[in-house]
Amino acid sequence: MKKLDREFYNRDSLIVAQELLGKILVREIDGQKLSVKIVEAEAYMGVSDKAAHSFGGRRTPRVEVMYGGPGFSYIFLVYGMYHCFNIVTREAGTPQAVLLRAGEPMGGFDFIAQNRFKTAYHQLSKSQIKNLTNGPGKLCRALLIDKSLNGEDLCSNKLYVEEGENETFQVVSSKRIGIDYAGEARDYPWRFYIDGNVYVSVK
DNA sequence: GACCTGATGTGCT
DNA sequence: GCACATCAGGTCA
Repeated sequence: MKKLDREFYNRDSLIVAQELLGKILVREIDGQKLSVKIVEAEAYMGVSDKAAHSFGGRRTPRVEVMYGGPGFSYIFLVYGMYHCFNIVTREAGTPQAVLLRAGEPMGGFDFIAQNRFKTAYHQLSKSQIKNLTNGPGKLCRALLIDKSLNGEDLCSNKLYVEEGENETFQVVSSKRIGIDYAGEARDYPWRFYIDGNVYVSVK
């Protein structure tokens, strides 16, 4: 399957977030390939977006990677224990990103199950299966994504996104999750997900 | 199922 | 100090 190239990411987060749905996020580790279909993503639109870490042009070591070129990872720690994985969009100097919030496991099932529940996939309960990758923190734990991968080039071969199957689905847009502090921006419909997919974090 | 709460690190005020 | 792009485990049902 073809890897998405840098030009794919060199567009507004609002476009990239929607087009990432149905694509395959791949994490290669120790010769194994873990993969999930992206089913939920949020757009963070940079300096004008009160919910974005780069709002108002804020430029600190944490957010620095968003000011670089498109197609790199921006990974940060929330609530002291969970990581969130973003993909930087737009050209250098325009600090936008797309948060990947949920995925549907497609490959490396046992490795993913071990990472999440220290259990083989076939021994998971129904609720454990549903909870493997249906949230940004869970997705990162499932794929062993942490801050050591911050700034990673997604046009490389450790962590990348490739074309999915040519399936059709309905895209739903709604308010972003967990940004109630963001003034009027809290109500912008900048979260996108695949209608009816079980792995979407919040319906 | 719905709701509540505690865990926990770090970046900023 | 405090807020935070979250989650798991508890209660009550």
